[in-house]
Amino acid sequence: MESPDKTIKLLKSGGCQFIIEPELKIKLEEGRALRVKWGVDPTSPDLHLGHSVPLFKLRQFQDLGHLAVLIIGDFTSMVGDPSGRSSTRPMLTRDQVRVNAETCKAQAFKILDPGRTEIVFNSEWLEKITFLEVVKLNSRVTLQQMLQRDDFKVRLDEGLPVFLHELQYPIMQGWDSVMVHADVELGGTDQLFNIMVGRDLQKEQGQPPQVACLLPILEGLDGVQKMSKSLHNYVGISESPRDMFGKLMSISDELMVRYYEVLLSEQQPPVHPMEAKKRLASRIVEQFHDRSAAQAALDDFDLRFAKRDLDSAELPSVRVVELGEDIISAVVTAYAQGFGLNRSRSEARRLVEQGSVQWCGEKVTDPKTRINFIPGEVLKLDRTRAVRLV
RNA sequence: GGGUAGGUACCGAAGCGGCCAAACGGGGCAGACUGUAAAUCUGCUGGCUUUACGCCUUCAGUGGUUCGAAUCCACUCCUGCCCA
Repeated sequence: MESPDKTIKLLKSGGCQFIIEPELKIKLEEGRALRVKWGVDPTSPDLHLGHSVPLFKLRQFQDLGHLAVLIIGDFTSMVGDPSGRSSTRPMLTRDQVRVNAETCKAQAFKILDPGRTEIVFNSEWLEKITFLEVVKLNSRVTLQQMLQRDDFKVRLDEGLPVFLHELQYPIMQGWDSVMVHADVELGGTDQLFNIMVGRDLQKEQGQPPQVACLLPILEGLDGVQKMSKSLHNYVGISESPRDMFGKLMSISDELMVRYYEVLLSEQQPPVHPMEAKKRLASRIVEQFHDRSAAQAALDDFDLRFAKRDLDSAELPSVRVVELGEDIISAVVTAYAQGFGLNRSRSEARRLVEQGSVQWCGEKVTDPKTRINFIPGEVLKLDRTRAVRLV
């Protein structure tokens, strides 16, 4: 194991900030494997690049000899973390959560070392706690503290509701820390309050308080809001190399700087922005797949977009017999079969009318067109999607 | 518990008896231009069809008044604000 100072220095890479750092040093000096907590709320079945930031940090702790305590917030996700939100989260049902929990767990192991990970579900203790105990925990936090939080303050100022159950979230998260005896808790900068509540509760229970390890929050593909499934601005960590690559190529130059910094802990290389973006995309694809997949995704991208050579690109195939002759129906089924997307006939018609659809390289703009589809040719649906007929 | 203002499409927000599938803005999608960047310009943005000032479903919910309701009435549910 490295010396405490060296360890801290390593861990501080990637814009990571500790509160309170001297306490971390003291813990490290004890020479034992620290229990490093990170919780995910399985509100969606997929983890994305935003989650990968703490996951990689957790991995770094593991590689330095510490233990990752992964908390699947199957209970907390039913309540919903209000942190950084401008509106109340919908409460999820037990069944939705249960399904998501399994996929999240599997995806987390794409990054974590299973040998140094302890997985727990927080329903294990949160489900059993009594009302009296909850009330006692609540006595550790004042309303004023809660209301100082920006997310609540903003809602209050704007006349938006803040529900009482939302105030319970930090308490629950804090109680998790007590239950797993966390030495360190990882989280985005918006998690500071919740993590500090954990410290208070630990102290009250006679435990040494955890140290907060705050990480930058990753913006989503839109470059403005934080990456999240519900905002449709994410790159899932189990997406195909090609989708990942494509999504990353579509980010703005400005965002790219940020992705280099947060995702790779590096400076953007001084080359043409497009080249830099290709490298970024390749590197990230490689992290979740492998080098050859990254290369394939790059080659595929060049073929499809730089050379615009759809004929030799690899495309999902759709059988001619499924398409019929009417262009609108054909587009709808091509989306469904090739990409699993449900497009209405109206949407398909719009795409046709607006010149998005091409057959054999020719635009088809009349929605009444009837085509004798033949195998081997390409039906282009929109900027990024096309299918090959078989 | 009392008073009061509200609940409209993905979001914000008009509409307040027919001309409303519903102004406007944002977002999103598509096209042109490009580097699947940015900026810009254009179009679209409930569904279906014989594409038609056609039909169907929508303006919190349920009933009602009317030839006709997002718009009026009754009740219900939900939220803000003020008072207790």
